[in-house]
Amino acid sequence: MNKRQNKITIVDVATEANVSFGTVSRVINNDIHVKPETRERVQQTMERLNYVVNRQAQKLAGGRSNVIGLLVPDLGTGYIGEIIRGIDSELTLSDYDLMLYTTHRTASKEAGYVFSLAQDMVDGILLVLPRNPVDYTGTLAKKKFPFVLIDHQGTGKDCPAVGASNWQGAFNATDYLIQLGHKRIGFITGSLDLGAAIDRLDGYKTAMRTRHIPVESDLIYEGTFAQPDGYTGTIQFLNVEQPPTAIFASNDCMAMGVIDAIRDHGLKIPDDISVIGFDDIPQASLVRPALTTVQQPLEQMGRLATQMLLEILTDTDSKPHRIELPTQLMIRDSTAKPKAVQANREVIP
Amino acid sequence: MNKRQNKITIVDVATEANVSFGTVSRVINNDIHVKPETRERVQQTMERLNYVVNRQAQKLAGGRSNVIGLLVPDLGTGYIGEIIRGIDSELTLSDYDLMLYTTHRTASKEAGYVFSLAQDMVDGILLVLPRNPVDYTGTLAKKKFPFVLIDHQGTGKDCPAVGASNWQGAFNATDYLIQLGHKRIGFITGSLDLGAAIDRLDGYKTAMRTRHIPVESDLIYEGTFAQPDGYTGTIQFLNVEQPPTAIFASNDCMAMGVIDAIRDHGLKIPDDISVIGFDDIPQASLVRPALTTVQQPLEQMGRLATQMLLEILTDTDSKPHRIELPTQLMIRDSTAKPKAVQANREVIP
DNA sequence: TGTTCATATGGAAGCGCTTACATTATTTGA
DNA sequence: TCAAATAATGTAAGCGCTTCCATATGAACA
Repeated sequence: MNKRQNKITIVDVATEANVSFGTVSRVINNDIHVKPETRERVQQTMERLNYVVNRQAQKLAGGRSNVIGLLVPDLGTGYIGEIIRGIDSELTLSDYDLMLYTTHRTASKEAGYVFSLAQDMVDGILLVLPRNPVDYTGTLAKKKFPFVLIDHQGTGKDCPAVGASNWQGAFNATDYLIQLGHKRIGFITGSLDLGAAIDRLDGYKTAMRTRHIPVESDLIYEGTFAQPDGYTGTIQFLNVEQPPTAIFASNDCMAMGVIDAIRDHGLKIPDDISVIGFDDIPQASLVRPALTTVQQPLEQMGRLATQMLLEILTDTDSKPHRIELPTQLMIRDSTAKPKAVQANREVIP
Repeated sequence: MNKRQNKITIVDVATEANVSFGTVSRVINNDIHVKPETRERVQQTMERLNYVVNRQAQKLAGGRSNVIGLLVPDLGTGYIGEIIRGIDSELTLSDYDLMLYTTHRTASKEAGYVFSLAQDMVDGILLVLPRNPVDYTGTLAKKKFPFVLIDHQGTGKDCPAVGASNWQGAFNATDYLIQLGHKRIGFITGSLDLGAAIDRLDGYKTAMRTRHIPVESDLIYEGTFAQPDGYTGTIQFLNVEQPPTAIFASNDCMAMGVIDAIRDHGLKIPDDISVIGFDDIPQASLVRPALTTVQQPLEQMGRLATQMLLEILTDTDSKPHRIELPTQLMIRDSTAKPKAVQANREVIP
């Protein structure tokens, strides 16, 4: 059906411009060996004919396709959306297109399959938090295929990656709570098979210990980054003999669950319990009370990762490195001094 | 760098299976003319060799690429995310991959360019709310390229499309407010160059007139679907001699702006002013008070559109049709009877 | 047993491009 | 001025596949 349309090819341009198609190809690829006038003439012809290079053929013939692949685990959360925006805006500047793969789709098939597919389609791959990282990075590295990891606190392996300082972010958030006067701080973890989740837990623990506050196991609830975990974890905390006066959820989604649970128990935020999240997804500032959270520069991460990939793509042998972007505590309305301290304050002065 | 890898081709499979590559191709394409045993043998060989067909070559040689293109205006809102999820989940079932184009990127270049690009890359196109619809649909139709429009109340042209009943949704929401007792209802429109926005405005007006409530121009504010419009519009409404007791924003984003504005004026929702949105994006139920809104079945729209496209792709001559999905009023906490009515109630009984 | 069909397979051409390599035009130096 | 070097262009092969046409293999019939 869509065959033999009025598609114009390199040959048409060549004929029209009175050169061989080889020359046209050279113009397309910015080859040195073209006389300026010829180049000019060919370019004008291309424009006049509305010629657009066929990337399939380009890639097939051994060139680049100017397409980069993006592998994401899921589209559910605003989280990925932010990252994609960064990627997209960076790509805009560079004439690359984007191929989107959701890894959950091919969960059954092995990682290798995805690559075989992607490989002859795209020039490089951006990998967001794969479910089974080693699988992917292993295959990728072995095939020497250009790629950059996003938000993946790696398996020690030094491959190009951009992430955020999860540890520092969690540390700061916890420390902030402690400074407010909180001593009993509940922590809800993410999926602990993810480096980011571990780092956040570590940051929390370290902050507690630094301030000589014991880390109690019944104030740590193991979640999976999903909203219901926040709810369940909170319920559990509330049943502890001496419930926490603050809850730190490993991401904003779970923090929303925390808020719901607290509210359902007739308690007020932040008066009775303070809540902190992680990520700073768009709705964090929209909920009431506005959520205090640790901001991850998601969009910037996407942007940076793209830049890195593009660099690898051009500068064939740029050494792999890992960039860690700073996180930032966004103090909003869901945190306050614990009641006891507030009371004290009122009495003392 | 990534040339001459251990990539295995159709020829490798052929050799290994002791048939010609033509036969292998036939197996791949489910051609009738292959002896069952041969087919079986070839398939096993493919599996053993981890063969994955090269879609570029496939497409280039005149076949399908099993990739469909998705054109979206932007990734900003959760809105698109929801749609993509639907598309993705449907695609999962059908072994197609997804190519993502953001049209804002190529705003400068004409629509035709995008297609020339997409055309030899993908088998069909899903188009979400393009900025300049006619441009796109025109080119598309002319080239007889398979496509489906999503959430685009078209230009009369009957091309395959799936949308939601914007008119009905707006009508119902408005009527609900009226039934609650509201008489002065502010309406904030979307970009009126979009059919969906017009339909919503129409639904509002019709509901008002049906109930014999005059439509007043100073209770209609022309927005663009962006959050700040909600804020600005509300400020304007509040300065009207007799301000509205309810505000209906044409989408949830703007409703968030409305909420902020009301709050900044020291008024309470829904006690002083009721608020209704449109879309039911994820955070609608997360904000406080939870937003009453008109739910668009975004994910389902994505899913349906994909099904339609896939059908067009297989069943070459299925006639184009437009599907309209019902919208649904989600009553939550941002709407209530107006004060006057509440007062009456307390007095009368 | 030899003819016909249908059925199954092999092989060539070509999709639009890149990239050697071959060829021709142009410059430079003596 | 002419050879030698260099710049510019043309050409063929091939990327991995589909598809059409040709050939080979049987089965069915006379």
